[in-house]
Amino acid sequence: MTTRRTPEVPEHPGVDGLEAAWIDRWEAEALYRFDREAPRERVYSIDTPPPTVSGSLHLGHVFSYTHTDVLARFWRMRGREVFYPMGWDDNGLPTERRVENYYGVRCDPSLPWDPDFAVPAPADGKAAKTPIARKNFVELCQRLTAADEQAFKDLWRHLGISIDWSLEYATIGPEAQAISQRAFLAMLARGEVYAAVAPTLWDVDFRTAVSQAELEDRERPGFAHRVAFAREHGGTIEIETTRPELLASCVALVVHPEDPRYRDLVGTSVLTPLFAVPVPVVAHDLAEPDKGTGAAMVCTFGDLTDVTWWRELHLATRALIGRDGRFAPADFSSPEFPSRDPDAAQAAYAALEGATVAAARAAVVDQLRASGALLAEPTALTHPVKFYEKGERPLEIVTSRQWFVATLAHRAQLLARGEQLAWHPDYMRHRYASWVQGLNIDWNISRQRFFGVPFPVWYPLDEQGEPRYDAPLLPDLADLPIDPSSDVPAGYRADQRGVPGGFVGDPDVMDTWATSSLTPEIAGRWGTELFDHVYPMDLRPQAHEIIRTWLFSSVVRAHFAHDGLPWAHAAISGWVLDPDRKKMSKSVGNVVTPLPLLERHGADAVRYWAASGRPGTDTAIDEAQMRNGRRLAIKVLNVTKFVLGRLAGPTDPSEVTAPLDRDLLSLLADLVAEATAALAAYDYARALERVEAFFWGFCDDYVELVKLRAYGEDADPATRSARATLELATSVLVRLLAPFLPFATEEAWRWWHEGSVHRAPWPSATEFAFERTDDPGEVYHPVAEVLEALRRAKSTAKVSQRAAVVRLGVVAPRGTLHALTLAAGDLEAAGTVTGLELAEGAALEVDVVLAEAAN
RNA sequence: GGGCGCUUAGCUCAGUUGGUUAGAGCGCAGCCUUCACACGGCUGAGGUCACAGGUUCGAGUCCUGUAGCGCCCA
Repeated sequence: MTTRRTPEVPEHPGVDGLEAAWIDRWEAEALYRFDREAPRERVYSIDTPPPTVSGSLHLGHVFSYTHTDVLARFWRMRGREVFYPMGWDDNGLPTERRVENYYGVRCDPSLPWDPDFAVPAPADGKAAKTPIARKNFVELCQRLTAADEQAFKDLWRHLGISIDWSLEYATIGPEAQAISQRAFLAMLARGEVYAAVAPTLWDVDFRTAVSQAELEDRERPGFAHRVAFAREHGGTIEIETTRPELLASCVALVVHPEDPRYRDLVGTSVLTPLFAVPVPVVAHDLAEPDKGTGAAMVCTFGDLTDVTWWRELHLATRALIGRDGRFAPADFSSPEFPSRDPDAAQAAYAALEGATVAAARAAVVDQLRASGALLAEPTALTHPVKFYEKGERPLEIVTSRQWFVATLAHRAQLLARGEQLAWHPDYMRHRYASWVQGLNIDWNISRQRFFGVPFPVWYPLDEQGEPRYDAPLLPDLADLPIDPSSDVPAGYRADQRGVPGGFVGDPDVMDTWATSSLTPEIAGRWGTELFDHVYPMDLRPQAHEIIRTWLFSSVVRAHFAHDGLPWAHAAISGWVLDPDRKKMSKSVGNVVTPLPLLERHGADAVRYWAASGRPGTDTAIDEAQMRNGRRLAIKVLNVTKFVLGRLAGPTDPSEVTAPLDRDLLSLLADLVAEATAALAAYDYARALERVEAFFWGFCDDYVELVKLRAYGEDADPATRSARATLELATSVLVRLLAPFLPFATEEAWRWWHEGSVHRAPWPSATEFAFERTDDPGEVYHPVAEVLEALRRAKSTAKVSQRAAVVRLGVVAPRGTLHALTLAAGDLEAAGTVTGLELAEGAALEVDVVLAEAAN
């Protein structure tokens, strides 16, 4: 708690160096330590997405984490125990890539672990990568992430984020692995996750499956090829395709059911060119009559629409592209590829087998041209192609054994979860809804990579040494986390690994989101008593770009694991744009690193800029705004210094009697209500704007008005009223600004308090123990207006604001006149006025006669 | 193609349920070295609120349409 003490104020307050002083002090005082005994209703819990530490630090982190911290500080001051942990998302592909590039290595799981492995020196990036064993590779991952985490931690501390560092976690840590595996096993038991040989989005360079959430469309040049398919009883159907190389994978032609051109052909059969495989003509709503000829070829699989057609129309499977992105062998006399002319088909395919997609395409086009099935030379076009967001070549769809979470079957419930969540700003809910509505494959959580949480599953091997996928061996929950590649299932010996009648571990690791989606469970230590004190969380703050990944996957997991939402509120931040309002990106080279800005302007200043960005709104870097924040922080120190210098001892709000003072505090009470409502509604920017505007007016007008009165005799009620008002107003304003400017407000607060402003009570109506004015502003506003007119007259006359005024004639309506009478002394003192003359009139008019002009 | 958001001063943006003369900061210009603050203060100029209709006593605000920008989804 916080108690008043005799003020001690430095001679020349300043904002430089405040961070260094207060960060250590806060840590020593355990100021942000969460009280694990607090009952759930007094807790405010925050599930912050842990940053990917292998990514570079950039200003976007500062931006959104400031928004969260403002809310955390607000709720803490309102008396909540704030659960605000920080984690590191070090699990997954980004870390692998960083390790590969940083050390110049690559993981080769076939190599044995080298216990004497020496950590390589950082590589120059161009050299060939050295293959190393999986275990050595994982060790490097852990080593590098530890260093990265320290850089992030230093940044958060410098920024003044009020994290309880005793709650730190990592998504690759043993606790996180155990929780991730436990959640997986629970879903498996309930049938919410399944393994299947199914169409899988595949990146041929990364050699791993990816999920729909990791896709992005890129516009790429291509060619439309018009190709004729022979009808069984004469004639042809023409189709147009950008992927002629998949002709051998063709399983049907599809047309729109309403298309009159093809209605009679639905149900008939045609032969594929070159390969002479009969395929049916089928009808489906997704066929686009306006596109090409209106008839499209369905391959297994050219794109996700093919997957939909294949699934809904129960078509055959003719998968040819392998995990390496090359065409696999095919037998055109087999039932899978039932060619009418197997020899010719086999000869045609000889040019494709083993080829990459690009080479196969060229070969097929040549053959089609020679056969006459190519009806025209290909025409150039630009079309969207699906890529893995981190990838460089178009994704292929391969058929392989993967683990899937059954999201499609729960689409309606997941949409309902999105409705239940409170979104800030509200319109962000549409992004979630449109994503869920657009899902077309289940969430694939298998990754054929190395640095991740392993699937806690083994399979018995039959007499031929083939895995029995229908009878998986599962670990005991108490043994988690386990690694099936080194741990041994119950009832088996280590030497039975990989031998007939023995066992084999599932070779894959989980998608990083399969673990990251459990941050509420990981941070809240699911399975311990802590969990019941913090879950479900109050707040998930995050950027809008990860709604379809992080937010969505977390909602999925909580829906399955706890039949509820993981949080009550989602506060969505925008992006930070460069000064030209362009999105910051590594490839463009306009990424701004935050530390130099923090050093140049100070943490409070950078926070001020961040907190000025509306929820959900993309915001440009604006150093002018940071300079303004710095100015505000300095003003807090200076005005507090002034006010404390006027006090002769503790003041008492009940001594606030002067009408001007009562009115000022009445306005301030309204401001408190407004700022509180805005923050409670997650609109920190609005709260800051209102508080800041009031604060500047307080400094410019009110303080100037009562300055001399506050110098009066200690026993004078007018003096006591002014001092009590100054102290209360300053105390309230410093606290209102504390979530935004934690350093300057803490510095100022501690000049006359024991304890931190960040644990001081948020201002409330009970502090305003004086008689409110009937219509707040009724005294203060007219007085401030006349004061402004006085300043304008002096400014126009180009004289000092201290210049004497021999006559101040004010004409005003009766009510205004009354207000001016009540504060006449303050007005005269502030304006150095000796001849105040008030007269009644319709509108406010002010006539100022300066001393010089009177001569 | 569907959805969401935006368009207000030179720039960046506020403007809560419709209600006097549309606001702030920056920038710009002028002034004041004032006993909290020169890492300052004061004052000023500057806007047909994207466009076109409509509802209303009254529209930056509500409705319809158009244009441009951005994002999400397909």
